Amino acid sequence: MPGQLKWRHRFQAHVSRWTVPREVILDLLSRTSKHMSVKEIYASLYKMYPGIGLTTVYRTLDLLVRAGFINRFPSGDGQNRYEFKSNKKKEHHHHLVCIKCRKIIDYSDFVDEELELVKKTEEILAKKHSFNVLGHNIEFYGLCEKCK
Amino acid sequence: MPGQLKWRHRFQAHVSRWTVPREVILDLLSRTSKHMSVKEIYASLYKMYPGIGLTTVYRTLDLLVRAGFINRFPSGDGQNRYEFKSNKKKEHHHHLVCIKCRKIIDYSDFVDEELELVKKTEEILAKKHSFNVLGHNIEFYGLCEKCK
DNA sequence: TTACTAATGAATATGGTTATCATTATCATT
DNA sequence: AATGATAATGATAACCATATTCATTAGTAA
Ligand SMILES: [Mn+2]
Ligand SMILES: [Mn+2]
Ligand SMILES: [Zn+2]
Ligand SMILES: [Zn+2]
Repeated sequence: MPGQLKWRHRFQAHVSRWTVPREVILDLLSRTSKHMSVKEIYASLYKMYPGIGLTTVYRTLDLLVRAGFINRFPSGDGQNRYEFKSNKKKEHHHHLVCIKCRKIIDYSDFVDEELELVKKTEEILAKKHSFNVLGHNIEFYGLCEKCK
Repeated sequence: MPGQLKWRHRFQAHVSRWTVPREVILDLLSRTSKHMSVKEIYASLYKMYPGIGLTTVYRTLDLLVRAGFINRFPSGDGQNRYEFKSNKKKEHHHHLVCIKCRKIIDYSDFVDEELELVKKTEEILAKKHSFNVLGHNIEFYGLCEKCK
């Protein structure tokens, strides 16, 4: 089953209609490893599909976040960035964030060791603060190769 | 040496004049354990000091971040939140964030164990990606006692 | 005190995101 | 294939957090 079609089915569990904007946005994010801003996503789509509306980009991204297809995170410069969320558990990763150019580097080194500690921490914290832990964000920030 | 005076000295290494807005903002943040938004800070100050301007609150918070007195972090709801940064190394902590009411809980359990791993990870990542690591953010998100 | 000018705050601008609403396009039904 | 109900779109305007402008105020060295 080709990717598009598989997504279409997964997606239609959440919304009723499969549309061109939804297809091209999902397609773009699934093909890139970048952590794109709305501006970047819109600019990229506009080339191939000049009719697309900025509003729809926002709405669709929101939808995709709620449906669990993508992650959203504040970029520190006032905008959000989005990344395709792989459904493979293997591809869980954390971030290295440049505070100057806002570039985000994925890494998965030590994830096993980290995850063990993270899991343990989650359990204790959940009990101690009566908190229902749903996930975590771990990032290192600093200056990337170009910016330092 | 009382707190105010000590801050005044530390602060004046960064700016030339000690003013009422700077004093009350620094004082407020140093006394609370909350992670306050600008709106909350402004509202709180306005009671005691109705003349204060929102612009000055923004400017002063910016100054305090640059001077290393406070931390700023995006709250996930489009606003930033601020917390007083203790100069005691001991009080380094991470966050438990409620995705519903945006409450932030500090925790420092496992920080020693975490920090060891974190430090090791920092070194490897720095080498591997030619990245100058300046710090880290670790947070667990989920639902707090009231919201779950 | 005075003079210099950093800092303030009211007003305005900016920029990312959201709401409104008339129009369009999807898709189940025929 | 054509129809019709309505979900989705996109242009426009609103919203809201934050930044900028600039005339006025106030901290500080002299
Ligand atoms: Mn990533
Ligand atoms: Mn904190
Ligand atoms: Zn960079
Ligand atoms: Zn909560």
